Amino acid sequence: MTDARLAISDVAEATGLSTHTLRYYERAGLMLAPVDRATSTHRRYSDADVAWVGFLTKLRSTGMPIAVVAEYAELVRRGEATTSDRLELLQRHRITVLAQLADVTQSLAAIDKKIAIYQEKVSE
Amino acid sequence: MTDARLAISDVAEATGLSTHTLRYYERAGLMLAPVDRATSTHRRYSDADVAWVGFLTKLRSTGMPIAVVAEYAELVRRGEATTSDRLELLQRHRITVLAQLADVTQSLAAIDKKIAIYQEKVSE
DNA sequence: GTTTGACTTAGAGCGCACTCTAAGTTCTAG
DNA sequence: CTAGAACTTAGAGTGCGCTCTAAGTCAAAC
Repeated sequence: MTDARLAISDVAEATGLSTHTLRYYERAGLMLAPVDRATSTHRRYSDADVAWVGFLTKLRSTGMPIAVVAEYAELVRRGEATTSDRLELLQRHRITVLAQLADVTQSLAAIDKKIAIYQEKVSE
Repeated sequence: MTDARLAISDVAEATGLSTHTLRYYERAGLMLAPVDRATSTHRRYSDADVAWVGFLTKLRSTGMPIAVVAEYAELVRRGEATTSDRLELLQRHRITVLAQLADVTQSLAAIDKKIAIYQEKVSE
């Protein structure tokens, strides 16, 4: 249970987000609580903070809007009582992600067909 | 080989795009040629136009930027000589789509894990 | 023939998610 | 102790892809 107390630049490197984006997420209410400060100014991220950012990133990379992520964060902040709300939110999101995956897969199939036609033409 | 000569609103309905977006695409150089005009003002889309918009939509829905779609349209306009360029462009796009699909699928797996944990908690 | 609704244009506006700036403060290496 | 890099803030700016507006023209139904 090491608590690395990472600087923002370390978290940026670890998560692939920019320092700008990390501060933006915090302002947008995406963190569970304001990140600790070392000297009452510079941020120090705990391992839990970094893990949370990691999960946020998964929500974002599946297309969940910032506003919905913020809503989810708020539910987590409110504690155990909101478990079923969180479950529902994630399940709803899951459905949209599956639909999105199906759509992209279908479009990709059409593109693959076109590729096959071009390959046919080129092999001459 | 019916040639329906559709009005823009019909094409909007058929493709799921708005009339605004159809005009925007044309201005952005995404059509193979300016759409025909009935009375020298109102657009009349041919079946080929509609089919082309359909393929555009597949490119877009897999995340290809407008500018790249425009580039692809330009290659088609230049004719047979560009077949291998078009093939290459689509193949490159295909790689990025597959990467994107893999990324979303991985993130979804993490979300599914969370869902499972919440389901466990809720069933009490 | 007239009305009503669809169409036309150029260009402005919007929503999202960052991304950057400026001016100032703090940490760290030498 | 000092220099330079990294950090801080609030707020402005950017890029993308639409989306809408205003002012005017045209078409189809009655």
